Amino acid sequence: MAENRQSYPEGIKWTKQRKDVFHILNNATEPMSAAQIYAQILKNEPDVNYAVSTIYRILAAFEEQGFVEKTTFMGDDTVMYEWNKHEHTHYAVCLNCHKKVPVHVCPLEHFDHHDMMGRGPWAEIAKSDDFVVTAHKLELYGYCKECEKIRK
Amino acid sequence: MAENRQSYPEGIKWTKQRKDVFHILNNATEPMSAAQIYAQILKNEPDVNYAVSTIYRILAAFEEQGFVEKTTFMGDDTVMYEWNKHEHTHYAVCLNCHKKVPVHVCPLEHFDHHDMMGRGPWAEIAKSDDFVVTAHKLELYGYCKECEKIRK
DNA sequence: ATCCTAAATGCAAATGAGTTGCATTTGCAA
DNA sequence: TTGCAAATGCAACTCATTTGCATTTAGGAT
Repeated sequence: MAENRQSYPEGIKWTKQRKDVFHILNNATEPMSAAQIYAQILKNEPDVNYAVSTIYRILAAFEEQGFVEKTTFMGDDTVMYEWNKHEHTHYAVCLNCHKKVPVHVCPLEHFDHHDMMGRGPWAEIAKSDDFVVTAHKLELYGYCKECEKIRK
Repeated sequence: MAENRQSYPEGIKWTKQRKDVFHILNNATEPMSAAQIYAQILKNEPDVNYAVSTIYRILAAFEEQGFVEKTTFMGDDTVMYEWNKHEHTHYAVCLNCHKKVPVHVCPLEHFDHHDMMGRGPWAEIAKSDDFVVTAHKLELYGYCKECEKIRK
């Protein structure tokens, strides 16, 4: 998993622990909690003896560098982390199994930040409240294929 | 605050504690944490002797009845509760002071759920992933008037 | 109005995610 | 190769939230 030499982002020390967290998040298909990352590391290398606190410290350091992004989803009670691939992605979250399906289509894509600040469809929001919008987060909720079957 | 007789939603026992939580949430202008609700109760009636656990249990009961909704926002680390007024509302969240400005305009309002499930702009999402969308949550991030001033 | 019982509450202890202090180890630049 | 700032392990801690249990109370039945 971590054998092939790979170029890591610069600017921080690359310890074995950080490489492990990097590899897991970088290959993840959906956001993961610290506990999930830790479990995945143990699964890959059952003999490692990590401190959970190290995972949190690594995630905090990565976040500070802009390498990972932190979010929470309705229904989970823990913070989730994902490697910042600089793709504008939202998620469709299954209300039953909590699976997160990445959605690369954004219905707000035509409303750029400049529009958000006073012109276009956002004018009403921006003007009425004197609020400068710099980003947004959209989550879709519903049921994934498997859970939809069971539900009815 | 709680003097004037008011009709409470039916279906549950209306204890003094529940009435207090109801009044606070019902008059709140933005989502509140359990701790904030508790603090507000103490502020209104310094002599009450509530158990914090009671607040949590009341909120859980209210949520189960559909009276309150639970959400989390980026930046806060605690769960927020709001009385369900059955208005489709999103929030603009200040990244600095965490103030939440309600936004009653929804850029997705023209995309009804039926559209979401296979036609219209959502077709791509729904079809590609076989995901049934039943709801969505949009959060705007940025800076409120006061914080924007300080920021530059 | 009074009784009765299931439901709600107070209290204190437990849980669990996340954080922190400190001694030890380790990248990595010189 | 060496030195040191930064990273880690470990254990203790914080803080939001939950839970068990004894006591109280809302509100329907009498």
